Amino acid sequence: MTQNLDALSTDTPTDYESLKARIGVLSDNMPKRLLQCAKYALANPDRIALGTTAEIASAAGVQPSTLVRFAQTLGFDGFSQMQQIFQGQLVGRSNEYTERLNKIHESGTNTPASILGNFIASSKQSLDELLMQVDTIALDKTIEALATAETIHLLGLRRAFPVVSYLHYTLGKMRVRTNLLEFTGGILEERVQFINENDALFVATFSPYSPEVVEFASKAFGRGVKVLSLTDSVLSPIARVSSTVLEVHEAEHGAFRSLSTTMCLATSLAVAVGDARKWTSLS
Amino acid sequence: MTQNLDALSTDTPTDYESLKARIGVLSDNMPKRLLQCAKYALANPDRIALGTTAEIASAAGVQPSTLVRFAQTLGFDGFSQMQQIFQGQLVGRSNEYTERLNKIHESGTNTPASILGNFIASSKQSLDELLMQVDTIALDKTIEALATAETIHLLGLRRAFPVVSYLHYTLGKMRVRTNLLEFTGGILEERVQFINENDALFVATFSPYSPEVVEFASKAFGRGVKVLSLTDSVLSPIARVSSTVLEVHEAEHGAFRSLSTTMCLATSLAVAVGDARKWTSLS
DNA sequence: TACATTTTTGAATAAACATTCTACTTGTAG
DNA sequence: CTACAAGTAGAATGTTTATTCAAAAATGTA
Repeated sequence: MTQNLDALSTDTPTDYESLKARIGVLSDNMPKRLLQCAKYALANPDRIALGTTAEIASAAGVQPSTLVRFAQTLGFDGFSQMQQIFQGQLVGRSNEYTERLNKIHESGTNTPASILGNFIASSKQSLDELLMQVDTIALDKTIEALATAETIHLLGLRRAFPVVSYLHYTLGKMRVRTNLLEFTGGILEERVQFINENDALFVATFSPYSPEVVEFASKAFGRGVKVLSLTDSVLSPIARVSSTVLEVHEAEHGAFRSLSTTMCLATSLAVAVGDARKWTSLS
Repeated sequence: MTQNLDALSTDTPTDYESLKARIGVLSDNMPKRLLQCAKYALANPDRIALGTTAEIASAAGVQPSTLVRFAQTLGFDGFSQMQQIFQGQLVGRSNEYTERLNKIHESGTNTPASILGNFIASSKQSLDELLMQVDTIALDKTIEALATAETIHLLGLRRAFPVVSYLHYTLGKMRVRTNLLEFTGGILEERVQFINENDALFVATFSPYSPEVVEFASKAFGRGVKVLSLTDSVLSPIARVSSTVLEVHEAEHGAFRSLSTTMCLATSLAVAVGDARKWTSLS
């Protein structure tokens, strides 16, 4: 109902849904070529979002100028303005969230509820991204290594410490032998020698990457230890000294990043390792 | 392995994965500005896909020409050619999202990917629930108490420890004075007396609730200390000895619960407290 | 059929664009 | 400290782009 009213109003559509509705209404008495544009646009929204007028026009079998007329008929200034709606649809509003976030941050209207709302929204997005982009091969390898390791050594400082701390607790509950490496002065590096060749080292580190952690992992890796890393970018220095790398992009607000998505992955790791261990111990 | 070889080859990358790999390899000896491009590109692939050189350059804090150099360094003809890779990634993602979900569901329930998929799905649900059911009054009160406290004492054991550990780190970065209470034998309870009346005690505890934690909070509450608690049920024993209670229902899989939603809330708390402190210290 | 109106076309145009080039800065080896 | 190389910034360039416009075609009406 509301949608139809929106579509009939003379304002320019602001989102993909109202744009579609508008097309539906106006298509009844549209001239031939414009209807051709409408059909093509609805059938190939991606190409509208990414292509140039020339490309799209030739693909749709019309003139570039017709595309402009089409956009103007729908209430837009020109083609470019319409294209932005299609682009927004493609990205899935991720820009909208970050923009809103920045605006709120700048305008100083930071209520606790709005901060929470934004973190929830971007965490959900971050979780979706994890689902889409996770390297399932690396995931499988990591779990297999963790499942077959005699002892799992866990290392992570600063923001990464809660992650390994959580793994320490959860894996411990499953009777997996873990060793949480805590940083107490310069003693840390000497402990590399206590890592057995049947063990595994799980390292979490995020930008800015702690040099101590990278150094430690590097030494262990050099000694042939399996190094399984969890980090936030392929640019992470830990990637070069790791057997497997898991990448997570966390939600952020200004300079502060959540641990929401990372914890989701960590929990999954723990459960999967637990499962795998059960199977191997049974057989 | 294969990925590294691809990245080392001199051909232009043909998909997003090999592009990322290439960036990872070349980033070792990349000059400052190009590395800046690399970081921005990996963190905001969507904007690279849709923006113009001018827009992206200003957002990344570099010159438009630097973006072109960056693309050429990676083996592309120019920026436009590189942009196509990012566009391809954008289109492929939205199409394959449901497809990937289906695959995960079909692959059985005990593969690592399916475990992760389940946790992601239930974490998103849990986040939604948090948004809908959060007690905003309690949230405001908690943040005000944390913002005005002289020192924030943090207490949480077992599964709750990573939460307070994270708050300890994040609040510390904001120059908020915190004291992470660690459990070392029976000494803990004696420390109640060191909590000042201008301080606050933040307690996290989840089922099964650690008696030590509840006992400690009870004593502090009895002495008139503000006790701000984070727990998983109003039936939690901590609720009766708290000034404010925040409730979170976490995603679970069998006997194992994630910390995803809890961390989202914790991050929001930290940021909100940081904001509130900034305001009060400025005025 | 003749006329008025709408629609389309395709060249013309001006703006936006990616890219190149040169002068300048920064870092480095002798 | 000097000389040389590498990297960068910002203006200049030539191309691509969306958009406009006038002429032509199509459509509807009497």
